[in-house]
Amino acid sequence: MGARVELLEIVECSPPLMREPLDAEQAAGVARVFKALGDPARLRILSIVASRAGGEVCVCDITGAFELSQPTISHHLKVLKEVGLLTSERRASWVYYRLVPEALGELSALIDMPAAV
Amino acid sequence: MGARVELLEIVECSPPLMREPLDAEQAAGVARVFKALGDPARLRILSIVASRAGGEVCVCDITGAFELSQPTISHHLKVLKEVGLLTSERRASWVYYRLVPEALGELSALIDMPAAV
DNA sequence: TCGCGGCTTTGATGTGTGTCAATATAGAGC
DNA sequence: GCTCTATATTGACACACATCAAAGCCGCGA
Repeated sequence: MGARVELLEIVECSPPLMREPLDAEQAAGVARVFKALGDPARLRILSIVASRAGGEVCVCDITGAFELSQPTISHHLKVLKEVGLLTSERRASWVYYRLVPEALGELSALIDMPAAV
Repeated sequence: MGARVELLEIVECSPPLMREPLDAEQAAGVARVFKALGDPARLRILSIVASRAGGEVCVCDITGAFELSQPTISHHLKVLKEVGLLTSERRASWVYYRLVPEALGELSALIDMPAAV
């Protein structure tokens, strides 16, 4: 679990791309998150979770939206969770995934432009 | 060249992740851009170009900042260019790379949150 | 036109990754 | 305990990718 926290800290502490160059460590941390977003299935999964009204999505809801096998969906969810974009909670037989809004927010701030042209 | 324009259009036309789920085509287009950002070397290259005052960077300036071979740098530049994040222009013996601010802006808007909690 | 410096392309190679089938785990209910 | 359902893990495999050396290309100056 500690690894996820560290990773989020790296993203938080990295300056906007347009402010100053990233050093190697910052780049490595941020790249992990972008790499997680660099797969169509994971992007769709994330958008399903992010746009869900209640904020929570059961794995079975996701599996039904794809033609991918259930283990593959589970793998993608794990990747998104490992980089700190999602959290999961088990309740009864089901596992519910939830967005970590700060993670997306930090990432957005990182690549956003300082308004000045 | 047409391919880059199409890709940028996909990113532009995709709703914010928190608004509604991406369809397969949107996800594929957006994922290409994130995948390009999902490499530490490319992230550093992009931040070097983005943070450069004049907005322009010569390839030789980038090569000096890494321990990677020059062909490898050239490869990463090509990837960033193919997804529409950079443009290049040859002047005399040198090739200058430049950020495409709209691309980063659209991407930022895509993952940004609608302020409401 | 010849060579040279800056950059790109090609070819080869080892490593990473998305996918699935099979198996394992965990909880609920009987 | 046993079984059924929901999810995760493992193992295997094909494919993609980051990297480098070598070769090619393109302006420029001599």
